[in-house]
Amino acid sequence: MTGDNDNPNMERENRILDAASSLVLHYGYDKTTVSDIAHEARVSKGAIYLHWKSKDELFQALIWREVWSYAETWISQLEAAPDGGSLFSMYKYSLAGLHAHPFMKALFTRDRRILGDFLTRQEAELIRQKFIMGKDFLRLMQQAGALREDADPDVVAYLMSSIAYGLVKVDEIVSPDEAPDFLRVIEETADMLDRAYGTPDEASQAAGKQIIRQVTEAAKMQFTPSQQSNHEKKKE
Amino acid sequence: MTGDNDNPNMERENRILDAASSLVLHYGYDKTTVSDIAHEARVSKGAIYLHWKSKDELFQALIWREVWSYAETWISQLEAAPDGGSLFSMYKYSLAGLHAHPFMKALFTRDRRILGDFLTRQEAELIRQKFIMGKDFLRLMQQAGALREDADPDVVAYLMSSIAYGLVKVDEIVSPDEAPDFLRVIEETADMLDRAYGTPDEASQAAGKQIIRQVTEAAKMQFTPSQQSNHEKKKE
DNA sequence: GTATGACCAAAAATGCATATCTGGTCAAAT
DNA sequence: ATTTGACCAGATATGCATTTTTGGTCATAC
Repeated sequence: MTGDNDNPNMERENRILDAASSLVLHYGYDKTTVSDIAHEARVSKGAIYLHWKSKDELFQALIWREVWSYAETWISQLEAAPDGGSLFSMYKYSLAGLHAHPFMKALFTRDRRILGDFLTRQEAELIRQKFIMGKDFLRLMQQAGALREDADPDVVAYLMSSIAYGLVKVDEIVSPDEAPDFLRVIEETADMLDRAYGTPDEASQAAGKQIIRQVTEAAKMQFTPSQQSNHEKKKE
Repeated sequence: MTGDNDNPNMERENRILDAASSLVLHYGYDKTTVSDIAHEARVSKGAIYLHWKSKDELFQALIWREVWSYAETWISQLEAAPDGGSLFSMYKYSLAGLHAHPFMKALFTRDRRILGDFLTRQEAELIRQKFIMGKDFLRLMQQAGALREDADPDVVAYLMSSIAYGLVKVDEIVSPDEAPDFLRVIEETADMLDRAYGTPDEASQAAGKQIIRQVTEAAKMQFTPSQQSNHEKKKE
């Protein structure tokens, strides 16, 4: 499912994570046992403990993998997009990616059904996680001229977060048959934001894209897989 | 707290509802007992059963009162507003009212902490409740020329619901000290919507206001207090 | 060297008897 | 005619012994 299957060890590791992902999405963290995962991945339970010290570390690894996969997806889509990465197409692709990565969505919405007890332990940590398009980012974008000059970047950042949260949470209160296609809606959202906060200036849009590239590069660095590698067992 | 205190019976009824409101908002429906309410309202428990057949009906009455009070508030604010009721000021006041009516907010967000077991029984009913600014409304507004002609009213309606939901739910994932003032944010939201979907045409705006008046009148009729009056006891 | 699954202690779920609480009633007081 | 609060049955919570499950280990097999 995810690359780096060169090493046969890695292949198995990913197979286990795939199994975990599938089971956790269906049954939730609490109700998914290590034996279940082993069975689903067609390995022994012991094998799992050759890869991670505990169920918790396995889950942590899964989170890293999913976050990384999510980031990789939307950033590469953004880079390949015709508009090459304006502020609002960035918003659009990061949301679309959320839709395509149910696990990431569960993290974003702090879905207790799925994250179970893990959420209770890590909620504080998750709240500390900042939305990538936060105040600082929007301030930079405004300085670059990619955000309407007389808009308050702090408020707009908060508003954009709220909208994103609303878009992925609203299905709680709307019956599914009433909801239009999600991609259709985020297209509309990006268009709305562009009309309300975009600038016509071509040159400053280029500057904006520059900042986006910097930020996405930084994000990639932050999630570089080597850093979160699993064999810290030696440690103690 | 709420009008119609002419009749001394009504005065007591409202006192009980005030007590219930206060306790339920703090402790939630499940943990608020009828005795608690009686004590807080300084009446006997028996007295409460002279007003309503059951705890459930008391709660239902509370909901009606709060919904009505909410509707009354934002509609009258809208009518008094300088812009007399454009599409997006309507959105603004209905959101601001939500903020000032915590009970209404709990209903809108289906807050299980507050609604408790009542939610389990009534959730289906609540989902059936439609957002006042739904598809049909926006279609009318577009016909009247108060919504940009080339926008899809269905998608915009869904988007507006999502944004509203996001705005009241986002505090779940943002630490309170990061959040700007709520009124400031909804001002910004209304402004954003106006820029993205508003029309400059003065005449059609007047037509839009006409529709809004019709809809709010209809809403008022729907919630006319007499209809939900409490003495249906005779019934069986 | 690697992988396995029987095995274990700790944790969680279950069953159940007992105690407490709570929605609702109504005879008695006002 | 009203209002009250003691009272009751059913629901809910608590405590606890017993059973089952589960994260994690390690002697054994390959």
